[in-house]
Amino acid sequence: MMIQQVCLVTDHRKEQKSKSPFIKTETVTTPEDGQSWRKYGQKFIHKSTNPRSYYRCTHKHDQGCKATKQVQKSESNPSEFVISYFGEHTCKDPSTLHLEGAAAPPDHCANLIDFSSINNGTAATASTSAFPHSMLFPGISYSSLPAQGLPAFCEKLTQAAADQVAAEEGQRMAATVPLTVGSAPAEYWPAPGEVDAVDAGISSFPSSPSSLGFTGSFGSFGDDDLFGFDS
DNA sequence: CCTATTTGACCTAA
DNA sequence: TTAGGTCAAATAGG
Repeated sequence: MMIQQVCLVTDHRKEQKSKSPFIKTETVTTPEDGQSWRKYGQKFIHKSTNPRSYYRCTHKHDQGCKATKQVQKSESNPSEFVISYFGEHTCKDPSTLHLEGAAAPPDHCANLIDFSSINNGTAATASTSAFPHSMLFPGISYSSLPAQGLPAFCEKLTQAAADQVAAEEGQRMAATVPLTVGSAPAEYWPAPGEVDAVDAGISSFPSSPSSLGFTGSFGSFGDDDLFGFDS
């Protein structure tokens, strides 16, 4: 599975009813993203030749997971799918969450991204900060990441995640909230120099994302996203 | 039998 | 009224 192009938009325009206001849109070559989805509807959208399919998390009922997504074939390129994600995955599907339990990340990453505490802890219970932390790096497994090069990698994740939380909780209503890529603030987009620095730090990474041991969807991990993976 | 998908009906915001 | 999103009964498949 390869993501040819990823265009990410975190959309604050419409708050999808009671759902999270955050929307992530990406264009991929396969609608498969490693998550457990259940289709609940399909409609032909006005002025669109391709139908739009509606999916909700398989664990909506047993775990109250509010995540939904919409899949529509690209108008310009029928081999691609435009997928919009709404809300956050709060479920604990072991097949989709690899960041907890047995597949814990290396020690120096263990305390960096703790979705269990984020999703079920104070952040989740505080309705005013319903930030889709779990969508930051959806479906990613750290179980077989290379041992080398991780400090820079993790530091990057930590910085982005921590600042995102701060931005969400502190500047949520402020007009100065930066435009975001996926769920990460625009300020963490790889600036030319920054990319080089990151590349240097993770120079021992395999050259292809598919060989990194990630599973499922890369979500916001495109080649031109947070990290300058060579491809 | 159980779970997922299909599909027309229904609901609601614009 | 219309378009888009969701519901739920019928159906399919393992």
